[in-house]
Parts: sequence; C-alpha cells; structure tokens
Amino acid sequence: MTATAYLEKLNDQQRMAVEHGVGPAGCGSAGPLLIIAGAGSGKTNTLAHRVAHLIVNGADPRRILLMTFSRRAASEMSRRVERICRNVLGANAALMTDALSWAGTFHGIGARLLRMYAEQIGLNVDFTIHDREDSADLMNLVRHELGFSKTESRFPTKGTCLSIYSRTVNSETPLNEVLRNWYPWVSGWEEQLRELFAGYVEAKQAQNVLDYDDLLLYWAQMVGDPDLAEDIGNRFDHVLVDEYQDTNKLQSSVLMALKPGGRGLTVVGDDAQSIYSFRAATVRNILDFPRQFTPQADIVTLDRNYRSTQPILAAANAVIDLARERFTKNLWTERESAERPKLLTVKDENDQANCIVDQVLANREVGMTLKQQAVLFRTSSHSGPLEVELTRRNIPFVKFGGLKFLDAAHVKDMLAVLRFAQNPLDRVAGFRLLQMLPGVGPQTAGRILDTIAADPEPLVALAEVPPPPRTGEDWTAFIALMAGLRRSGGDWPSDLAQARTWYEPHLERVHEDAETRKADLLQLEQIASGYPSRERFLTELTLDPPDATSDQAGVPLLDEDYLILSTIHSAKGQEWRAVFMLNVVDGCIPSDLGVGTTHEIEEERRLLYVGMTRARDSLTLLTPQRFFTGGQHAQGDRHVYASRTRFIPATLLQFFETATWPIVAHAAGERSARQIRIDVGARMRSMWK
DNA sequence: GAAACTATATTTTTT
DNA sequence: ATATAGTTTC
Repeated sequence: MTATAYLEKLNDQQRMAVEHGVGPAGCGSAGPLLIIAGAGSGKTNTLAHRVAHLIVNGADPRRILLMTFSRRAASEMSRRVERICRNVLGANAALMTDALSWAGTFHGIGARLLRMYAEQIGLNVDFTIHDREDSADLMNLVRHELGFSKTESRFPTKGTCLSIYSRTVNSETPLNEVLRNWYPWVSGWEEQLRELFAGYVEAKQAQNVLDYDDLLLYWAQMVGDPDLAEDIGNRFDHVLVDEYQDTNKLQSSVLMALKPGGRGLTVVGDDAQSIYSFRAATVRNILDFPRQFTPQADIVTLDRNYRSTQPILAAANAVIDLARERFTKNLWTERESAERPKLLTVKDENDQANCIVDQVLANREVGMTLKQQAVLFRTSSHSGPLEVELTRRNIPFVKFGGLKFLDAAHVKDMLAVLRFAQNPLDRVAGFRLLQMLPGVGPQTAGRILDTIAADPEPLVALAEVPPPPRTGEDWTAFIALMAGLRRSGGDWPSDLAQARTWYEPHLERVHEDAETRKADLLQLEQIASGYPSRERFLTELTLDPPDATSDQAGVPLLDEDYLILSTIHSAKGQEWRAVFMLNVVDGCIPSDLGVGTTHEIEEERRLLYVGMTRARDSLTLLTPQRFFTGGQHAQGDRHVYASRTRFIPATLLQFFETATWPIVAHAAGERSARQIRIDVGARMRSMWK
C-alpha cells in the first residue's frame, strides 16, 4: 500500500475534509473546519480518516482531543483510526493509536481535566458526580428546606426545577428568559427558583459533589482564566468534535476558549439531525460556527449517501423537505432499488407486534440476521407489547434507551453505599443509605448527617453517633461496614462484595423479588471488576452508564444473534439493513408532550427523519389505528384512535407503499384461526411460574 | 414526633 | 414499577 492509498477510497468531498490543512509541510494546524455531513454520508469514516491522516503526517496522538456524543462513539472512532493507521504504518501503529488517549464525551473529558486541575481552581479532588436522579434528589432536599414543598399553589416538582436550572446553565441564558421561552407556566415562581438554585449550588459545594452540568460549567469557568485557558488549550494541537449539532452554548463556549483562533479545530455535524434541544442543544452552534472566526471557517459538505436505497432516501428527503427551516442540501445516492418504504396500517399495538415479529422472522429466512434489523420508537415504553411478543416467541433482543440498569432501586442502594464511603459529605447518598436501616427515617437520617458533616473526619464521627432507637443490631452492622469500607479503600473490588454482604438481608426484607435483584448485584460486581479503583468505577459508571440490557446480560450474549430495539435518540449514528418504526402516529411522533412550540414540533420531525435514515435496504413504518394509553392496569381499555403522523401528509404517500396488515383472509374460518387473540395455554403455564 | 404502612398517580428523549 | 401523599402505628 502506498502512503496515501487509504485516501483513494474516499470521494472528493470526503477527501477534502480529510486533507484540509494537512500539507506536506507537516501538520501545521490549519484554520477551523466545519464538515456538514448528512445522514449516511460516511461521517464517522471521514472523521476517522482525518484523525488517522493527521497521525500519519506526524501529529502526536496524545495531543489530539476528540470529543464525541457518547463513549460508544468514541471507542468506535478509536478503533477505526487504529485500523487505518495499522494499514499505513504497520506494526508501529498500535503504539501510535494507544496514545489517542483524549477521546471521549464532553462530560468525560471535563471530569478528567477537573481532577487534573482541581487544586488550581480550589476544587477538592475527591469530588463525586451526581447523575440526573441524584441531582433531582438534592434539589428536592433544598426545596424542602426552603419550605417550597408546602406552598399553596403547587411549586414545580424537583424534576422541573432541575430541568430549568440545567437549561439556564447549559444555554447561558438568564433565568427569566428561560422561564419565558420554555416554562411560561412557572414564571410566577422566578424569585423562589432563584433562591432554590442558590441553595442548590451551595449544597453541592458543601458536599463536594458535581452534577453533569458542573462538569461543563467548571470547565468553562476554568478556561475563562487566560492562563489556564492557554495551558489547557496548548495541550492539544488538534481538537475535533463530532455531532456538533447536538452541543449546547456552554459546550461551544468551552471550545472557543480552548481554541480561540480556531487553529486545529474541526467540527462535524448535520443540522437536519439535531434532536437534543431538550438538553439545550442548539443548531445555532453549527450554523454560526464559520463566522466565529476571521477568516471564516472553511466548510465541506458531504451529501452523498452510501447507506440507503434511493426510494428510502427519497421518502426521508420528502419528510425533511417540509421542515420550516432547512440548511443542508438533500442527500443523493446511487443505490437503486424498486422497493419503496412500507407504510403499514395495523389494528392495534398487539397486531403491530405480531406484524413485526412475522416480518423479522421472514427476513431472517432470507438471510438477514436479527442483528441486522432494528425496531425504533419515540418513547421507551412504546416497545412494551413488542417485548412481550418477542419473549413469548423466544426471540432474543437487546433494548437501548429508556430505563437503565442504574435506575433500579437496589443498584442505586449499592452505589449509595460506595459513594458515601468515598465521600461522606454526599448527602444524597447518605440519606438514602441511612434510611435502609429499619427504624431510621428522614428525620433521623438528616440529623445524623448534620452531625457528622460538622466533623473534619465524618466517618470517624459516624462511629460515635449514638445508635438511633429501635435500630439494634442493624446499627452495629452498619457501623462495622463503614469502618471496613473506610479502611479498605485500596482493596477494590472487594469493597463491593463487602457492601453486598451487608446489603442482601435488607434487600430480602424490602423486596419480594429479592432473587432476581441479587443477580443484578452480581452483575454489578462483574462490571466493577473492570475498573482499577472505587473512584474510577463511580465516576465512569455515572458518566457512561451501561446503556443496554445486553450490558447486564453479560458477555456470552454478545455472540448470539439478537434483534435491536432502540429509542430513536439512542439509534443516532447507527444503521441496519431493515428498520421498523413503531407508532408513527400523531401523539407518538410528534409526542403529544412535545407539541407546545413550533420549535418542538420541528424537532419531532427531525426525529422521524433520523429514524428513517437509519435504514439501508428496507424501511417499514407502522401506524396502529388504536392504541391503549398508559398508566392503567392490564385489563384497562382506555384507548385513543390515532391518525398517521402529520409529518407524512397525503402528498407524501406517493413515496410509500401503503398496505394493511394482516392481509384480510377471505374465508372466515381461516381468519379466526389466524388471529389468536389470547393464548390460553401460555396463560395456564404462566400461572405456575 | 417519627417511622412504617397504604393508596394513588404517573412515566420523552440523555451526558 | 416507583414516587408521592395521606394514614396508621409505635
């Protein structure tokens, strides 16, 4: 292979993006570059080639900062870069790419830099990180203390308060504007919210915890200091950011402070795929990027799609064409096909599930593995009936998005034990932990935490707290556990085993289904053994939670074939040969919770677009005519009659092949045989399980 | 006065 | 399946 053979497989635009500013004169970090990369245009590949090309031309991989949207994307990118480098450089390549050590998410990189520079910014290096739920709990504690939980008219819930706080921080927008634009119904509470947020910030600092937003906020503050900004900026010759359309104002501020002139800066994204504005992401970042610099950033557009067939792309283009504002061009492809995407009407969600299972199996018969097929949906709970049907028919599946391993109460309990041992000032962890003891409720827990927080050695002070009444042996065991965890800080992961031994009796007492939950705890221990220390385990688990059920089921499953179930959000950046989309009806897409502003509607439209453009060969949209609304018992029959999503009006039907499923059988007898409504046998069997 | 228990409502999307 | 509010028990 000649030195640049790896570039020859790229098309002209991709090659321009890869070679931009990388000259024979070496890797002089050139001016800023914006790559507008449409769906399926080889974006990841292009970015990987650019990084590899930099390295091949002498860039130091340890001085490349690569920020992606998820950890998964980061490791995928590293893998590809390594493969390209290995082809070009031979054996030395491993050495080069192992050093691509600054690849991760904004939050992950932020956490790492903050620990490195903690001393210089007056931050205690042992900080623990709160996930979304922990943050909400802390917000709730403060909300309580300030007496807002007992107001006459209802004060916003902890979740809403946290969302408001988070959006204010991430969008770098004054509170009153945030309230006016996004939360008009709580604008009457502005003063109280201000007070609440002040208390929340104080509480975090007193407890030595950071939330997700702090990882960015502290980073931004840190690079607000010219000396620190220079110091940190100079660590990196090249900074590359993927999925730039889904970054927020705070993230772009960090970026601009890191590379003020834009030298060595590359960002990649597609405004048509911006689907994270609920997290304060703004397409303005990508749209305004070129003008942030003088001279302006160069722009390369990738609009050739290598993924989907022409009919699929035509339908997706038609959907996004109706968008109010468009900035990128339509995609084109050379992949011809006679098969239009299907738009199937089914009776209800049960039929929808049956229909999908039938087609998935049919696809498998003709050689498409389960893994090459995916079912996408707007909301995690939409896949419920399908999951039931898959389980009934013994079809393995893995679900991405929605409820997480870490959200389960017993897993959070265990992590609270470890977090409290790591950082006894962490009130959310302590509060949860103490209340596991029978006889200890909110009052007692609060008092104990107050007492020990005042002591320079909180865990020592804890041992001296008089045992609360009616706790008996449980208290002694608890004190012994904490003493053990304090001493064995270096003895990871046996800490977790100790904690589990202590916790299991409590688990059995509280939960009926203790046995299944115990299995999860063993799983947690498995995961824990992969981390070098308690601190790393806690940090990385919070920043990069296992996101699929497969992560829990462990390694063996990975060899098997399984169907992919995923929220559209979690499907970002992925592709499958066959894609099914559930509930393509108004109320689901767009979600009836997200139809407040045109802003939100437009985002729902892009969501549909993102889902559709995941498909390579076959795309099926399903519209149940009737579906049951959530929040009721299994026998409930509250339902709504749904209509096709407003994003596919009649004028777009020409792009689809429309049909009804099941295809109505002529003989009545045949029909009743085909449509089994209840499987009595299965019910009988399950009675005894 | 505080904990434990019971009934009732509620579930977008995620670092 | 869990979070909260309201009620009963210790």
